[in-house]
Amino acid sequence: MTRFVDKPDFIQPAVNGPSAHLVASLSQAIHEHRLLPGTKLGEDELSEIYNVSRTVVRSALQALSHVELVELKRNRGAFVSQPTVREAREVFEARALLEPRTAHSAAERMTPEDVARLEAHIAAEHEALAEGEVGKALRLSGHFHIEVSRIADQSTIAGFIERLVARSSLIIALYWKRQSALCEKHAHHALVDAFRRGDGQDAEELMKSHLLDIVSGLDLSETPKPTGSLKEILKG
Amino acid sequence: MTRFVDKPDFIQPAVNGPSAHLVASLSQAIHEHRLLPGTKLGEDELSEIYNVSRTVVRSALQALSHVELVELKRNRGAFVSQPTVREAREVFEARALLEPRTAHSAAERMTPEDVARLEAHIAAEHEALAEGEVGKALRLSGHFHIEVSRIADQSTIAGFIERLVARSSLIIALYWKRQSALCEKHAHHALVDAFRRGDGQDAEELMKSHLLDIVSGLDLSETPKPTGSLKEILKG
DNA sequence: GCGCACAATATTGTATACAATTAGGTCATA
DNA sequence: TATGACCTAATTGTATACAATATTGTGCGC
Repeated sequence: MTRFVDKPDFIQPAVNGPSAHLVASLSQAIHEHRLLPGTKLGEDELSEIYNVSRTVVRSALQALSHVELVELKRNRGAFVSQPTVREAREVFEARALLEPRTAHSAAERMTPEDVARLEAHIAAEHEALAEGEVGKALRLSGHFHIEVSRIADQSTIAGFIERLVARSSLIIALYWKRQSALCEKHAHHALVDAFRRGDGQDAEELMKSHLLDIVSGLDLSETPKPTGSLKEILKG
Repeated sequence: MTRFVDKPDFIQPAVNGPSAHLVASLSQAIHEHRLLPGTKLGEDELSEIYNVSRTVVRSALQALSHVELVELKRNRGAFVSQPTVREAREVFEARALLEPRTAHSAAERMTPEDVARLEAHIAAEHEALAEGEVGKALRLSGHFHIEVSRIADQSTIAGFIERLVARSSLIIALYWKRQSALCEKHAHHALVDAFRRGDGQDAEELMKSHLLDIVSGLDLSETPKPTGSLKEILKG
């Protein structure tokens, strides 16, 4: 089994050669909740792990900060972002604004091949879950939304949704309260059904309620889980 | 009169110290159409102009590429972005999705101080136009939309809108066909009226038609104006 | 004269070295 | 013992030097 990156999953944001590797690897680790919010990403540390110079590490960290997966604190270093409760709400507000309409468009443009790809995607997610790779399943679950947005053929909006999904992954790491993600599976299946029928109105409604469902699984208006180093937490 | 930056206009995207200067200065130049799409931004050139090392120049260019104001071509250099016709359509699709609803929210949250600030903003725009500084007027005109989105108190969405406005500036540079921007002035005034009344529904409608109006001023489905270096254009 | 290969130049990509800043620990002192 | 200043170590910010790549100019052969 490959160790880090199996596929160049997310839209490559036009990042330079060697640092692209880092960006992909770190992104994936964050999406799979192997790297938790608040984790410090030291430059020397990363340059040793990946056998590259600090120059490329810094380039990668800068790229990740621009998609808000990591936060750069001047003279302090890079940390995996810790979205606040407020930011969490904002992210799902934005998703509520973008994704239902995008799902509608996607349903109208959907080809049988697209449907097949989405079904394969869900299958892979199930498989990962069955094998206990919950991190991978989580990542794939988020990626489903990105795939849908791509089918809508609006790459600008798709780019926004990609950022929102990434941020959602951090939010889930911090604020998820519900145990199972079973609702997700069902919701994605239902969406694909609507897509297959080309029923844009239904897809839009399903997406809207799916997003509300995710938010209802969050425990907002609470303090974040103790995830970063104890030091970080107690220091505020 | 200050030469480059009069105000730290746009949301500072958490960029490092010295390069923030560069980012702000270049952003402003692009927004004011002093730097046109396709212009090459050489690293040595910029490092000489701003008296900084190439390191910080590269950092700034990378930051600008992440907001899609410049395009980085590997081993070729940095160029002011040239949105395609397709991308232009996508940008205004996204704006149509985000801004009307955002204007609605803004209207409901608007305080008298906000209204005053928007009015001052419009006044500054008029003044710039009166003094023949069309570039500055253009920049302020776009910035009006950003201000509105900030009042809506959704910084995530505001960030997206900021990117879209920036990209719109490039699109206007490439595809604008109409001469006057008078419609804009009127539209912004009408919006502020709706805001003052706290009429969200009206603001939403006005914003929607305002955006359509802007698009109607574009000459899409045409080849871009010959703006970049001749080589770039003829080579496709 | 035209086209192609090759060399020279210029520009970007990367690594390393040095400077600046911050964090942590130690020691003196109240 | 607690507190504060100061000093040391570690980490990031910046500049510079070198390597890799692309572009441009030149000359040879056809």
